[in-house]
Amino acid sequence: MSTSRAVPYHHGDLKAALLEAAAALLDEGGVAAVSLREAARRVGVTPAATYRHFADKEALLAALATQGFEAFSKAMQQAARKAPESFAAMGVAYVRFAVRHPGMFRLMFGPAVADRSRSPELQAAIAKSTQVFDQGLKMRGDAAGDAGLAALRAWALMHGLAMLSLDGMLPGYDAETLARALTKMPLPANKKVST
Amino acid sequence: MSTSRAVPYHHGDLKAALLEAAAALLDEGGVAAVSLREAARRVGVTPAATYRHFADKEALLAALATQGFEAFSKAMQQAARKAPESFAAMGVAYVRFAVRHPGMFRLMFGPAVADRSRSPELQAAIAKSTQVFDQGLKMRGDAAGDAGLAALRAWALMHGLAMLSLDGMLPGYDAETLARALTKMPLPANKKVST
DNA sequence: TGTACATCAGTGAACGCGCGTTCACTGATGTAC
DNA sequence: TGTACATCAGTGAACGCGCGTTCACTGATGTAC
Repeated sequence: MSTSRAVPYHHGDLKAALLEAAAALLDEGGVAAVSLREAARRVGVTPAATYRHFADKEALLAALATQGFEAFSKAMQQAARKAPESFAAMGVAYVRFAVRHPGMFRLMFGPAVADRSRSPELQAAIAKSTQVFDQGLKMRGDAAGDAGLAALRAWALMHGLAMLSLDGMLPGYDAETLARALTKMPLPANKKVST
Repeated sequence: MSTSRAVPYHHGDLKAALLEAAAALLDEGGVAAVSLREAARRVGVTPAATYRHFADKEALLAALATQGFEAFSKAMQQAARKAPESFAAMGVAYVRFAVRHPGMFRLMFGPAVADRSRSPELQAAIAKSTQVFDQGLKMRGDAAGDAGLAALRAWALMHGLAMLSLDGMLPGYDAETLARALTKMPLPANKKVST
């Protein structure tokens, strides 16, 4: 008779719901604020129910980071599509993602997921991101000389900018503006330097 | 009579001893592994004794980070002194510090010390580090155009490199070698770019 | 030189907390016949 | 179309843990007279 219940015994898509709750926690208080118990509490489920969907806490974090890298790839792809002639757009997108989702960005790159090799999905998502970034650089076409090194420099530059900004080391600066300024500087071809 | 005791009631320099123990914990397991109780345990003292020297846990972390920035400044100064004509040495020193003291580096720049304004000593140590870095750049003398922006770019580049390396995003690469290669690329003067 | 006393660095015990994880279980679902 | 049964997603209670912090206290130190 009563087909509708306030809280059905089977949730339907508890895994997704837990990830969503965990993402909210990440947003609110950083990686340290993410706990299985609190996520379960928010979804309205017993802590133990968590273990039907994640082997342990780190698995939850890895799944979360995977979603993060996927969103990250998308954001950069969109930026590159809009302005294929310039790397600036992608650099700005990189930094913007970090600034808008600091908790997620720290989870993605930080030490919270100690063993990334436990999650092939995560590894794939990371590889995808790197690939998108590299491709964006190549499209600009001035990665002459040592292309790998030039890509790495651009990556480190944006990553450093993002991190310093998140860590409050650039007070008074707008990170996205800086990203735009720095990516618009001409990227010199790599020249061999003696010694 | 017994002037020597195995464990004297007054420690002598408990503050320094606690900092030393905390530094070891930082080294071994990162920021997450640092706890007042464990530091006290290692020094052979009651947890409560800690509060004679630090207002709370964050004060301990701030003091630790202060020491970190001081060592960081010194390392960079030494590098600059050895090779004043090149920024490369300082860039390498930057990355080397991060690689050798990953826990400390993360504490220094990370979110563990939530409110840096609570510790003037920490703020001063940070300012000193930034100043040393900027000076090293100026000595090289190719920060024409927008000197501030050029300095920031160099900083972000080294910081990003350090972080990516610590975070395991550069497998197979040696961070210091990369630092050397990237700093030896000519740093172009900043040109105004339209749009 | 000796003694009273203020100062303060430690002790020891306890508090409440939230966490990750395990366990035996029960209720709902869906499939084979 | 109906029923037995396997499957599995949840429950509820409990575990042990280590943590930060507070409290009334005691032992050592050093200073004033």
